[in-house]
Amino acid sequence: MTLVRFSTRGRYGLYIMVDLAQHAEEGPVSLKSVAERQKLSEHYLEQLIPDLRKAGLVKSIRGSQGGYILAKKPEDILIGDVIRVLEGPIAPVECTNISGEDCCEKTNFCVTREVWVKVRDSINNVVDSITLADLIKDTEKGEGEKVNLFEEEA
Amino acid sequence: MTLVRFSTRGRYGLYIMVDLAQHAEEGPVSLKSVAERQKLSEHYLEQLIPDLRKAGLVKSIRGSQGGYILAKKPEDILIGDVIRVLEGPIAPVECTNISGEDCCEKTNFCVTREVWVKVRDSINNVVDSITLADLIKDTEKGEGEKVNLFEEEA
DNA sequence: CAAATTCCGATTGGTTTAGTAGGATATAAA
DNA sequence: TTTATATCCTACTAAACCAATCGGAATTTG
Repeated sequence: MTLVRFSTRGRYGLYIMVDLAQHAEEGPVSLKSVAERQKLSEHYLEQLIPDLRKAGLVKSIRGSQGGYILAKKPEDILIGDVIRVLEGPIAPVECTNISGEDCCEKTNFCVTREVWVKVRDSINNVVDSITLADLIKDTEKGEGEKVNLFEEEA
Repeated sequence: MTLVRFSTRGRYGLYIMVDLAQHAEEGPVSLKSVAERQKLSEHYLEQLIPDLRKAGLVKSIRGSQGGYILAKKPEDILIGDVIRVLEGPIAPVECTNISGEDCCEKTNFCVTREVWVKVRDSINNVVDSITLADLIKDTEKGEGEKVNLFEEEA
């Protein structure tokens, strides 16, 4: 039991993003170093990061001395985007069929639908109200440099 | 994928509660009839309802012509209670360790903890703001009888 | 007693999760 | 050019969990 929980995909993915943000000044960050710092399996992270890359959240630099960097400034990265990319759409039940003739004759789904919709909206609302910058602001190095370490583009 | 979802336990359990509320005037409602109306496996529902009973949400009447009735008025039954009883505590990640020395050295859990806490609170807030009465008000028989069909007690 | 029903525990098939394994491709540095 | 370091990609696997099934004991009504 203990349901309504995020899997390791979403959680580890968020750890990766936070780690990349925290080590942005070091240039490309290898997954190996992320895995060591976060005490996670590198191979498993390797399985998650393609989704982050395809979603345009990180960029990869291949080859020796390569690694990953954030594709956007932490201020512009919503936690909700990270989680949805790795966990799939946030929907507490599968059928969000509105008219759904078959569906609704069979069970009391329609009566309870209001619950699932409200839960879904509420979760999305929370994770879309927090950016990566919000999470790393406490761990930021105190030096007042304020160099822009992240890619700037359209 | 498609995570952050309720399992059938919480959903079917809520169907049961709604069905009991809708058929309260018929006296004890057998699980067989619930299962038939909702097109669900009676045996599977049989596995869920002990949790509802132990939690004081329904009462059982054994023997022939027996069945289940709501233990409280629908107005006094929070959807959150039904769901937590069947799904376990609503916590999107397991470790809610606050001080947690070990935990926090290993991963960026503490940095991301804020996210999980806010999601948890938000879900609980939603499901605790809806009562069973809110769900059945649309399907209520239009007759203006307004007899109190549910057990009244301390 | 017979029928209807709750009650209880064990088992099972299937899916998902989390992680492993092995290697192909690309790049920097020696 | 060789070597080491990376990303990249596909498959496989062990364990856990979910949803459901099965069989039967206990209780109550008629």
